[in-house]
Parts: sequence; C-alpha cells; structure tokens
Amino acid sequence: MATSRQELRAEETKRAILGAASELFAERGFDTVTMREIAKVAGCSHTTIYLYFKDKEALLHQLSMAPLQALHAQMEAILGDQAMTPEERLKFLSRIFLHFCLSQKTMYTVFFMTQTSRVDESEPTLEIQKLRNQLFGLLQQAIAGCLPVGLDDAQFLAYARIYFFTLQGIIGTYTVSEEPYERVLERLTPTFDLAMEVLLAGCRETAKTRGV
Amino acid sequence: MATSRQELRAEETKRAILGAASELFAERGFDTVTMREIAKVAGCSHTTIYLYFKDKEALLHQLSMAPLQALHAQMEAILGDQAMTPEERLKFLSRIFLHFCLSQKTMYTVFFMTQTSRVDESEPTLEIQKLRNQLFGLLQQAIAGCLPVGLDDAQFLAYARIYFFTLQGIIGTYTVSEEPYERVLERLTPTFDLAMEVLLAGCRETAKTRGV
DNA sequence: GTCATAATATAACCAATGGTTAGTCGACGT
DNA sequence: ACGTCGACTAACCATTGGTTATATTATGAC
Repeated sequence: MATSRQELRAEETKRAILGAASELFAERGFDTVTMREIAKVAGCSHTTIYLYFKDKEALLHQLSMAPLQALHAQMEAILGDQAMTPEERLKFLSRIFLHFCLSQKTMYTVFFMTQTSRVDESEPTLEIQKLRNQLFGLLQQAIAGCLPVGLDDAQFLAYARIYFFTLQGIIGTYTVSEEPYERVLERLTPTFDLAMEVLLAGCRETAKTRGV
Repeated sequence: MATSRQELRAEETKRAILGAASELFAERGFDTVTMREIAKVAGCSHTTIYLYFKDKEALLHQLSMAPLQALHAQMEAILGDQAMTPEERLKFLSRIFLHFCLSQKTMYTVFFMTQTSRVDESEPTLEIQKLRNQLFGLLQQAIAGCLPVGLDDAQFLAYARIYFFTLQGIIGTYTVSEEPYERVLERLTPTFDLAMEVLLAGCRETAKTRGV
C-alpha cells in the first residue's frame, strides 16, 4: 500500500462514488439513477466516474459483487444446515433471496434484465454472470431436495423454472412499485411464504400424477 | 364522414403511424422503440406524431385498447363457457393471456409497468387502466371458481396474487429475452401449462391444511 | 382566378441522458 | 526549480422525448 497523497485522494473519490451509487441504486434502481446524480452525491464531476468504471453497467457490477457474495455465503450455509428439513431450507432460502432482492432494487436488473449482462461481451460481465448462475444453482438444489426422486431432468427443469418465474414475478412487481420495501415486506411476507408453500405442494402433487 | 382531401391525408398518416408503432412496439417493446423510428417507418417526421397523439404513452394506450378489448371478449367467452370445468377454464384463460402478452411485447409495459399508467394523471390513462383491471378481474374469477368455497377474502386475495406473480414472472422473462416468441411458445408451452397446474394443485393443497 | 384562412406537416430547437476528448491543475521525483 | 504524471473536469457528442415557429397545401369566399 504505497499511499501517496494522490493515491489517497483517488481512493477516497472512488469510495465516494461507490457509496453514492450504492445508495441511489439500491433505493431507486438502475435505470432511474443518472451518472450526474451519482456524481453530485459523490461530490465530483460525472466524467470522473468514467475514470474508475468503464460505464454505468460496470459500476453496477462492481457494486453488486460484494452483496451477491455475501448472499451466496448465507445461502450456502442454509443449504448445508442439516438441522432443517429440505422443505424448511427451501422456504428459508426463498425468503432470504426475496428479501435481498426487494431491499436492493438494483438486483432486479442484475438478476432478471439479462440484457444488462449479455453473453457476447468479454470479461467484466462474466464474473457477475457466474455468481448469478451459482445463486440460481443453489435455489435449484434446494428445490431438488424437496421433490420426489426419479424425476427426469426435463421435468425437474420445468419445476425449477416455475419456481423462478414466481420469484421473478414477486421481485418485478415490487421493484417497480413505489412502496418502500419495509412496508411491502410487512404487508406481504405471509403471502410470499404462502407462495413458496403453494409451489412446493403443487410440484409434489403434480409430480405424483405424472409418472413418479 | 366528410372526407375532404386533407381529411383523407390526415387519416392516412395517422393510420401509417399507428401501423408502424404497432409493429415496432409488438416486436421490440415500448422502451426500445423511438419516436423517430416510428416516424421513419410511417414515412413522416417524428413531430407529426405529436399532432395525433399527446405523447409516446398516449400512442401506446391508443394502440393497446383494441387488442385488449378483443382479449377481454375472448376471455369473457371462455369464462362463460359451461362446457368446460372451472379448472379447464382457468388453464385455458391463463394460456390465452400468456400467449397474448408474449406475442405483443408492449403488453408487458401495459400490464406490469404500472408507472406507465399512474393513478395521478387525469383521463387518458383511466380507460386502459380500467380495462386492465377488468382483465385481471376475469382471471381472478377463474381462480375463484377453482378454489374451495369458504376461503376468507384475505386468503383468496393471497392466492390470486400468487397466480399473478407467476404470470408476471413468465411474461417478464420472455419479454426481455431476444428469442422470438414463436420459439418460446414452441419450447415452453408445456412448462407454462404445468405452471398453471402446479399453482392450482398447490393452492388447493395448502387451502386444505389452512382451515377449510 | 385570387386571396385569406385553416389544416397538415416539418425544420429548428430544448433539456436530459450516457459517454468521449482535450486540456487544466496539483503533487511527485529528480 | 522543473518536467512528468496522475486526478480531475469543462466542453463536447449523439440520442432521447417533446415543443415551437414556420412552411406548405387544400378549401372556401369573392
């Protein structure tokens, strides 16, 4: 750490930018926040941001990595907790995932607006894409643990998709809504929990009647 | 119809604009299409569009009314068809609704991006808002017909919400995807049908264990 | 036919957006 | 002291949705 005076300064503005962007993105989502707004909160010119981040999307990715990794760790811990039944694990995981996405509006973009992280680009996208897929993988594992054994791959994939559709629907609905996420959670946590129960029960029920 | 020569011309450009916008919106969605693009396809200046439509949103609404009304009629017919069981009706309705939304990307905006039709504005929004709510109402009725009687309002509302979440999830997923909707349908119609079955089975199953 | 009027259309413009370029200013090593 | 280099930014660009002043053209009165 050769912290010369200018390096310190650079570090500080970078931190200020990340802090400002983090707050604004989490609160209002990716699209509605402008680079100039971030700059104003960070106390610099909007062009300065481009010194440290390739573009708005890169800023989003940089900001998302840490929270996503934390979420990943948390989810892995839950998935490995043998004190819970598979069903409890799935419900807990879903809940964590939902709360995480609802508390950070930018996550809707990260997870579901895939055009933000297209496959054609080179590297910077890849890391977050990988993490994203790992997270979906964990959810898939949790789902797998709750379904009867003997399902073929296609059937299992279909159930996993249906689960993801519902998650995306919830997150999409309340990411766009103006209601603060605390109130959404307060009002609708029982509904979200019920949704997970419904899905689980429905998957099991239909699996019964569709060949083991 | 006092069709003077200028009225004819006006009518024609208006039709051209509607046609161009209709195609472009359906194919690529509301946000990604620009007024200048529409104008170019319609063969006029982008400012001309503002002669006939207040703004981009008004154009969207104008375009959406007819298809939505057609959908409404179709859905009402299905809902009133006593030759089907309630479950068949719900599944059919859901299918129709999904196919409709997937075939017209602009419908995602109309139905789910509620900021497009906020409550604060005066009139022009209201009509489409009303129609939208009617459509959701029909789906709700269909759901109600499939659930055990004796559910209290809150419980029923929760189930309806869960249903809508899944629909929005599906539509959101494939509205942003680049895959042409014909291929999506071909690939995933069975999954969509399964989703509706899962939801239905899950609702019934959980309703059993939660008081009547 | 001629001329005023009104409808139709558009070019020029505006502010905001994400992003780039050329250049300023202060710190650092020599 | 001085030249280089890093941090920063003002001025700029193209694109967006939208407005305004202006041109063009058809219509109707005389």
